[in-house]
Amino acid sequence: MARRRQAVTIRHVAAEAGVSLQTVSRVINNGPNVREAVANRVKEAIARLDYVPSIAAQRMGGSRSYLILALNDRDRTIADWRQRQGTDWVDQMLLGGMLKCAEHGYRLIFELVDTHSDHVEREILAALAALQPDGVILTPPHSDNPLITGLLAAQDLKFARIGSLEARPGMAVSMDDAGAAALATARLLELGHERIGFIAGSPDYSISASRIEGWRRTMVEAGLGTDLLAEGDFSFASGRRAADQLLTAASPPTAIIASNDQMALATLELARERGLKIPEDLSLISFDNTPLVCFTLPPLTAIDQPIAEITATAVQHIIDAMAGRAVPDAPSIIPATLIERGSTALRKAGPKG
Amino acid sequence: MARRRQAVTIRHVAAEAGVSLQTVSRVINNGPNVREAVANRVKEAIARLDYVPSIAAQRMGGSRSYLILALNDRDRTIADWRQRQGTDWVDQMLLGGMLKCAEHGYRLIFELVDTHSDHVEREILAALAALQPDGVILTPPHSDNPLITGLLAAQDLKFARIGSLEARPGMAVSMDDAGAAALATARLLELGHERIGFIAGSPDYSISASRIEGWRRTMVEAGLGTDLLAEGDFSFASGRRAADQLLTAASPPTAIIASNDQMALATLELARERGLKIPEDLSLISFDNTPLVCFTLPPLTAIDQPIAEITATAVQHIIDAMAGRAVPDAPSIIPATLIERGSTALRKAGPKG
DNA sequence: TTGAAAGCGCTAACAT
DNA sequence: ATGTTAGCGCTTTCAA
Repeated sequence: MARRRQAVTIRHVAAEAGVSLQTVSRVINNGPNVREAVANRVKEAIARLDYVPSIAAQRMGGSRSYLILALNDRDRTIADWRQRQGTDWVDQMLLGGMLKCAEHGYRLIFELVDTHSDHVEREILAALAALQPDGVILTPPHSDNPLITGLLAAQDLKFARIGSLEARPGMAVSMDDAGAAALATARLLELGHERIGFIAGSPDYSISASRIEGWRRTMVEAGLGTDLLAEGDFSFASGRRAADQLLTAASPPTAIIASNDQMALATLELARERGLKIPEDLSLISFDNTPLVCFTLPPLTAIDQPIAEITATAVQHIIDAMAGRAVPDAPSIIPATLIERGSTALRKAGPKG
Repeated sequence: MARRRQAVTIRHVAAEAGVSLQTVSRVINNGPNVREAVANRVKEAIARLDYVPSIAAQRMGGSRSYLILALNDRDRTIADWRQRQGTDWVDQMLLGGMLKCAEHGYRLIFELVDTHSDHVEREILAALAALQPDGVILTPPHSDNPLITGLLAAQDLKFARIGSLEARPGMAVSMDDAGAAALATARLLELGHERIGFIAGSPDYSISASRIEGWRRTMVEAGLGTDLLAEGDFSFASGRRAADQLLTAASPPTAIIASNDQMALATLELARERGLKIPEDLSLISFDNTPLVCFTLPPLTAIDQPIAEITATAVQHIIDAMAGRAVPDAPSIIPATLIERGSTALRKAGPKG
């Protein structure tokens, strides 16, 4: 293997501009103490030579690596990829994260970490030692793992935690789950529904409670009951059970909100089996808005989880922190939107008035 | 910003093992000239200290960067991400590429490049200068761009070109498009079809010709006519036009193969509008097998494009080349498989016997 | 405001 | 088979 060297280095730029290495370095890093005339001469030289600093050398010199590490759950991510059900969490992360990184000359490195392993710690430390990123983005279920967050905090690394509402350590960035559930509920109220059921997600996830809360609050504010609550665990099977529980209630719902797409799909299936037409007999709103909900019959009205925007915000926070700019102390809450498709409709005037 | 240094360096390992830096370096790189006893002492020290080499420093020392750069088309990739139609090309690339990289201590860095820009060259050179990857993976439409391939060849970089059949420069890795089309055609023949139409893709892509060729060859071998060929450009609209052309033929097909999913979807839609039931009246096979074809009614039988395996092969070639191992001179052709779903059936015994 | 010197962690080349 | 030296490209001291 030929020893590959940089074609044009800071040294060439210095020579071309007739200044010292240090001055070039200052210009690159927007450092102080450079006369504008000199800075311009350097910039011209850089442009003329198409000079681009080596991030390896920058890191070695003790500066940044311009790398941000995004850590995702290994098993879950690979399972999603293998299943090919159209889950686009990773794509949306890249969309928001990579583009935001690129805006600032950073790069996003996507990495998988095995949560269940007893050496998560070692795994992450190894990645940090090898890559020496300037910041790290944690996604569920890593976001609230004290082993991981503690480790990052100890390393004095900037890091963002996605999908968590705990303010510290690191910077929390999350969707407004309560607000989103409230939004969905309010829309159903607008459509005339009063018996609105809610299928909750796994209580292990903090978002589940938030989503319940948004629904409950809105129902209470409208003077309606909150008895139509069923618990699932985000799986299709649990969604069926929960939907069954709701639909066999003494006074069944005319609308259901499911805490994720899989459970919404299960509800759709069960409702159809029970002879209920959607949206005529039952309105249905889903959470997450993965691509597959466009392909159901009817396509599902859904709360869109703004993953791209969340990730972009996480990146922005890290870069701001690196630059010594102020970053919010409280969790950043990104609002969600409701995408109306074919699974919601005005409540039918029925026997119950 | 605190100057972040490596917690444990090669120096610590050397001290711990009581050897020189160079010996440690030799052990890390599986270099020759180290007694097994010494090597083991060093390895133990590495394990004890949880030492992981800094890739930045490795790069600076003139060795590898353990980075492989995957270059994708910027506009198209972002458009796919934004549309959220479930296209999982990127995911499958990561699945195959990242995991294979990880097996060998490499990392895959995913990067977008603007094909249409007049400064593609500058853009890529900048990425190379900044990251100094050991290898590059090109995807269509970059794979056959002489500007890009020339530039990589000039840099003496190992690189693989996905989806190309031209052997040089770099290493071509491609799906067996002709074989896949032949496979689909043969399966339809087995099902009793004789009038098998083919919707071709854009002639700008070399894969289009290969797919046509596989179909034509198989038809000819079966002693059947190849008049039912219509050209599209991979878009939904072109698929509709092509399907219309085939279905209004004097002697229309009982089965159609479309060169990609979008055109298959268009065919499905048009067929239904014309009162044709699928698969009873018309069998349909699609190419690519993106997630969305599972969600149509009926789900489509499709040729699965083995992107993960192709990417894994590309990575393997680069790593082999880096290690000085022999790499194939001819393009690596990865076989495709046919996923049978609900859009294919035995030909109905019809008036035409 | 600028420049010179030292060093980051590692490896190649050259000793021994 | 092992150790020593020099240097990768850059940035941070520090000096001018």
